[in-house]
Amino acid sequence: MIDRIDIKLLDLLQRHGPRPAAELGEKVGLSASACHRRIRALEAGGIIAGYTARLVPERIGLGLDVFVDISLTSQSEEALTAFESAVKSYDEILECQLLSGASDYRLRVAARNVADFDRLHRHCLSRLPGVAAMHSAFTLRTIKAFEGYPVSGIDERR
Amino acid sequence: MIDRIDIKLLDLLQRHGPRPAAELGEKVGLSASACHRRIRALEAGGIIAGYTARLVPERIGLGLDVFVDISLTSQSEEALTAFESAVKSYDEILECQLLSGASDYRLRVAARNVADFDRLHRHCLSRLPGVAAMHSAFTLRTIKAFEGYPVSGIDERR
DNA sequence: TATTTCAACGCAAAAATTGTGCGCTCTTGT
DNA sequence: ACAAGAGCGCACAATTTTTGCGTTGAAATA
Repeated sequence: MIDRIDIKLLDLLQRHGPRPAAELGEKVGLSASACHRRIRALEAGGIIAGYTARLVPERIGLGLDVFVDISLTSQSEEALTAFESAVKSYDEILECQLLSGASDYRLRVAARNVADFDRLHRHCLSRLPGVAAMHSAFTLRTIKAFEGYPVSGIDERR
Repeated sequence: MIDRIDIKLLDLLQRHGPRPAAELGEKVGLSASACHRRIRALEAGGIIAGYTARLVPERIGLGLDVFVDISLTSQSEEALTAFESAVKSYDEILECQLLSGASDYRLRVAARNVADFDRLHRHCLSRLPGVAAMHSAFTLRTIKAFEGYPVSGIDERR
């Protein structure tokens, strides 16, 4: 279903996005057309969800990266649903997951600066329904930013 | 330096990656060539760092998403540097940041399953130098995955 | 072991997209 | 009012993507 060549392709595509099929083909030892068909198959098969431009947050004025851990007053189905749909409605909330452990939810938000985070805090965070406690942690420095999944260890079947 | 049209372009490109300039141009009210030049300028200006294929972690066998908070035994320059370069050397560590607050570092790792996380734990996490304490939190459910920065509120200068 | 089958490949041509030169227009500054 | 410069659309050239088709090699079948 996925062989060594596909893995190489995924690795290349994950790092440097769309490149001419001829170039990729050369790197993985395939003709341009064969390579092209492989890529289409990976897309159609749902391995590759799509392509995106990677923006540099600082260059668009979002210099502050904050994790916010939140626990709710109630764990009822309704409480969770209400909270989650509120979360989804704010673009400033970049990510949100339900975690094992003490705090229930963790979300990541982007802000221009501390003052902007304060605005965000009042404008959206404080409006999330059912919040019992909230704790923020600022990113002081990014040691390693997400640049793709390790693709070397995929199940091969060929 | 960046106007309303660029913002629209960034938004489009961030969501749906490279699309024909003619199509983007139509959406933002520009000819294909003008649109094309705008995009090149955004790339050259460092606003767009590049393009990447977005892989679906489950489809490549990485079903487990874990946050690991780590505090070090020493805060010395050397200790931090040693820790950080070790972190960078492991592909399984997807992200790492230095945080304000109690725990020093937070990293995010991807594993196939719990058994694989155990392997990871022994194979790389436990080999990170200078670790005093480590605490893991598993993602039970992703409410919102990262899909780009909010681009609406960029400083416009036109 | 010979034969059939089928997926995947490479080549080549067609279709689409990107990349570029150029003249025009509108805004800004003097 | 006028010169200068940024940004636009058009037209065309250069690349890249996409598809048709015949071939090849491995696995299944007889």
